[in-house]
Amino acid sequence: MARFKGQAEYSVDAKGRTAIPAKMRSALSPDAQNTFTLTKGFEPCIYAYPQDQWKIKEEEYGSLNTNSRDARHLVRMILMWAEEVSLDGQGRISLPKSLSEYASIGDKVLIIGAMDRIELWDPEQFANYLQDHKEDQETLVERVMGS
Amino acid sequence: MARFKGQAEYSVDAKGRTAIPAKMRSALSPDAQNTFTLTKGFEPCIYAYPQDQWKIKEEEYGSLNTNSRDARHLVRMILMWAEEVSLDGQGRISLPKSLSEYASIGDKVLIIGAMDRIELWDPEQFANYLQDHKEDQETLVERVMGS
DNA sequence: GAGAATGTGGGGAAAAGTGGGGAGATCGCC
DNA sequence: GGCGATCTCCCCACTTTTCCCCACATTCTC
Repeated sequence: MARFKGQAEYSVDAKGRTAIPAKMRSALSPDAQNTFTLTKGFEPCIYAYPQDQWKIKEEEYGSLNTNSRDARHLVRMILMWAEEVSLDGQGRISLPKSLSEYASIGDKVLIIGAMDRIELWDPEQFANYLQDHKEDQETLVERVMGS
Repeated sequence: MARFKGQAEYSVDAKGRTAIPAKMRSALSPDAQNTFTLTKGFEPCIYAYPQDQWKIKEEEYGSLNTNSRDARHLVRMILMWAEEVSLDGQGRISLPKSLSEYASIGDKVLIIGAMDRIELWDPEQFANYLQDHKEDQETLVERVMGS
């Protein structure tokens, strides 16, 4: 499985394209075929899953019972935001309008590696997010991982 | 199996035709022969199943017990709205009047990929639907998929 | 410091989306 | 049964968007 880490601030050009850091590109498994599926994050950002990783998620959604109202709603809410994008010859992807609007992304993106996915943030939104979650890291570690 | 995802707002022309997004068209299996079966959604929208997928649904309905009053009624309700349509040379389908009336579709449609089917919504109806179901997504995921 | 790799910008061909005309089939009416 | 109106398809034409390729500046590496 790809393990993304690190952060970088890149620009988004007039055509809505942004480069993926070379380090993250080289962390991609060949199975991903240089393709990501972008989707709406729980936070105000875009999640980018490499194709191989996304396939696993998709299987899960596909196995839900479509006769259940909740399941239909969930699938709708998640898949309507999902878009498949591939790297161009320059290692860039283009961001769908619906998603960059959701994440308030303008002409700059903050790209963050988060294990099995990459997150794309508007730098300002990310600063806000940090502001709202400035709990001491040590306390957090204890709360989440302290057995 | 075809795996539809993403959303797009398209127009419906004076003849009641609407294009199917190229991305969804290319997700069609050859077995579907560029043909969909449209039917009434459980929500106020039109479901479009690719032909191969619809065949499976039909099997399901066919295997229901015809001695049950409920089952007979269910089959009747579902099949009476089903209508087969094919893509024209431009990748469009034409929407039967009965269905577009049911879904209140005017000159714009919101097309949503939902796994094995495509959903056609009137944009306004969809906004209402969201309004009525704005449960937090994280909670929903937990409820439906939480182990 | 030279060469390679990385990030950024833009032009142009190809594809996608939209609208409309016209031939053929279907239906109703005279 | 004949005729006209309506509807359905198929085809053509135009506009917009997307994608692919080329080019350049900057950074990194050796």
